[in-house]
Amino acid sequence: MDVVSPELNSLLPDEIMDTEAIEDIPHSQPGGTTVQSEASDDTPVPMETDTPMASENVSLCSIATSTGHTQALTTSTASDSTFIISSGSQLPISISSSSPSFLTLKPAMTTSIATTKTTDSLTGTTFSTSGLQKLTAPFTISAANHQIILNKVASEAAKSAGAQPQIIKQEGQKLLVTAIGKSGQPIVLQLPHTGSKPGISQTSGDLKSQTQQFKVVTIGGRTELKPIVGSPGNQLTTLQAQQLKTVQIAKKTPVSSAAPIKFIITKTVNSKGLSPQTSVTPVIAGRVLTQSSPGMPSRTITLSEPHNTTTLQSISGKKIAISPLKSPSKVTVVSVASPTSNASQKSVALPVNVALGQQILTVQQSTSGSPVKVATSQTTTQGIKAVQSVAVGGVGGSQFKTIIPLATQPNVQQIQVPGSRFHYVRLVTATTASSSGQPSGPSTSSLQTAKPIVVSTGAVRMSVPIVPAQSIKQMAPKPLTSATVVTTNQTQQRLIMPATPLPQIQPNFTNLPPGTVLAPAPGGGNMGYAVVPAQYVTQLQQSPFVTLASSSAFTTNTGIQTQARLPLNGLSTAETTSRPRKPCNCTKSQCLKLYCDCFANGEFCNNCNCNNCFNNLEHETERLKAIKTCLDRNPEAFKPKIGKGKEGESDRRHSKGCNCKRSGCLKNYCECYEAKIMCSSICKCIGCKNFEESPERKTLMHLADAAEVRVQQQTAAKTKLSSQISDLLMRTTPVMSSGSGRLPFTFVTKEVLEATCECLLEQAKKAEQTHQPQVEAERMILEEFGHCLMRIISSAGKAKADCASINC
DNA sequence: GAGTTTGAAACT
DNA sequence: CAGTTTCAAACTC
Repeated sequence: MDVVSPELNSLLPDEIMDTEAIEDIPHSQPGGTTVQSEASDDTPVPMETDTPMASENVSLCSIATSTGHTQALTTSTASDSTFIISSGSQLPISISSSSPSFLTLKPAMTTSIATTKTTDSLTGTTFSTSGLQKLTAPFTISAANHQIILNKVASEAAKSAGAQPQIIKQEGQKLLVTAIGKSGQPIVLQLPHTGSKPGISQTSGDLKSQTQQFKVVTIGGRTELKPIVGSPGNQLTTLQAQQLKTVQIAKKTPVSSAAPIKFIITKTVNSKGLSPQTSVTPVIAGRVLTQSSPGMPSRTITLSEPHNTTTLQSISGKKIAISPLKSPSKVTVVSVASPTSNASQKSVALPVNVALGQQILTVQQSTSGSPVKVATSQTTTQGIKAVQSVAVGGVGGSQFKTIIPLATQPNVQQIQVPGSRFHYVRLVTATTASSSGQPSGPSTSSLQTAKPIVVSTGAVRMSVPIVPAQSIKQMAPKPLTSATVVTTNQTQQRLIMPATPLPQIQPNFTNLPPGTVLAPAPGGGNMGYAVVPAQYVTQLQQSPFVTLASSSAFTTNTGIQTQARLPLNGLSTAETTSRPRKPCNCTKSQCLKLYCDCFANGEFCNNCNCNNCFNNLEHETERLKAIKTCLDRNPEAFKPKIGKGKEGESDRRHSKGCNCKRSGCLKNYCECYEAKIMCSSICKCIGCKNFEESPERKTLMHLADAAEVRVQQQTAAKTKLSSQISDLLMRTTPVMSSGSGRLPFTFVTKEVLEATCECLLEQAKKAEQTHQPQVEAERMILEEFGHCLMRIISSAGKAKADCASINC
């Protein structure tokens, strides 16, 4: 697929964090100056937290064979590992790597996730993700609460013990995601080791030389927090006291001067002082996660929580974009291995779908030495399928999207945020030392100057699938076929997380269809992103494995961009999502051309009537190719045709205008009319009647309204009638077994009716014979009828009693 | 439900 | 860019 033009990056608002600017913290080395807390071996592994969460909470914990200490999360570049998020059969979400260490999300009950350090050959201490992306911090997600807790900080006790707030270290990139939830705890994700240069990445003890990057994603940032960025020159950045209440950022002096700056974000759970932190990193608006002491109750962070002030930090180069999330939606983020690093790939799914509360996510990280592959391709030989992710926050979101970072070229690009619905956080590629020098200065400045992002909507979700609330979602890397294998060299991970809304961003990315790949800007990060439509979820669930990573095709050029669902016809996503999409009936296009509404809307076909459909996960390669073709032909092909008005629907208009010739623009053939908007000057229609003063239009609209009213009335009448009938049946239907005393209708048999009629006739004859007046005759008949009823009732009651006596 | 009409998308 | 063809939805019967 083509690489997304760098312009996209330019489109990103300044608020988008530029992660490049952030310098990496030297890989924690034994003895070295690591960022991490000094936690001795004795220190318990940083567990997540915590106290048993509420039942609904899911915690992400590393399952790895924890050697025990989890101080810093580090990924060893050497090993290839894939990061997979798979949904376990059951609730727990685990991120496991083939390597011993892995993270798992566990149900809240599990309480804490301990981040164990597995093997970091280099650093030895810490969580090693072996080149793959990792979620270093355990986090808990409470489905019920729509909260995700990442990386709880150790409790104070731990701190006292010397355990430091969790620091994520990777040789490669690091990603810090902070969600500012109510609790305010940040989420820290560890990025895969980028290893721009293979040689460097691994081993050398000299981590300093390596530049690591952190990616910080802030979800629902608060204004309060202010990111602090250390300039490259400055080894340490000082966190401002400005930080808000709960957040503390400790900074440490850089171990080596040469070493790039490291950033550590820590959040003190308690206001209590944190243990000194090794390095300081820019703090993002979000909160820093610190390890919570075991004893401490876990906190949950609500991603969805609307925040007025999330601050995004732009770090030089790279940016993290957060798109506003208006409606609850789920986003799945999948990272695709970047080709550059020798290490492998990684797929990351972040996952979390909490929205409905009961979904479970499993994150697995596979650490196979083989390059990571995240492939979306059909090939299913081995891979892991990623499942869905986690939805966080958001109450009722109807859609989920998955964003999959694809391996990209060394330069990473931003993440786009497609439609207004989704908030995406752009991940920054971690450029290694090889990368051009990162202007620390700018980055810092940018961070400082970063504007807070306001989260418009309360719910932010990270998750993918659109699934029933209780279903479990998994994201697992799909087995990669050769074609689909992702390059292994660099494994940088990217996280796209729903973040605070960035209105500005939206327009820019609207044209990206799901599944599209954004190419990293030159010099940018390695990673690309892929957007996976909500339907993916369904498909993913269906298929055992889903390949998230792109095949070689992806590797070639681009990062994948993802796109949130595009608004259809100018309708808000909420609107579009609220109504079921019409199934397509494509027969010849394979649903890979814009003729297909599903495809045009960036959706997978689902429950359609199409033939030979390729618009599904099983034909991901073809689909991506088709998307590319469409974008080549028209970069705005997937952009909503109906631009939203500035402040009202009245301003909505078709982006290109219609070309109707015979319909008078008063039929649904006309895209303007179909979108319920007037034709504009840009339309090239002939004989247009779709304008404000058009009597035909008014008449039509009036009729349409009247029809709609009728339909509503009819519906209401039907509902009422149905209710009445139901009620009547309930009252009249004898229920023998109910014990209510009602008689079974079966007592009124044909014979009984005939007998009754005979009685009545007999009574009528009697009256006639006695020459009774009509009134009296009627009275006599009625009395007889009453007698008959009494007898019937009496017989029924007797029969019922008899039946009861024999337990019939 | 089959056939026709329509206009966007795709193609040349 | 214009003209033509293809396509699937909208529409009619």
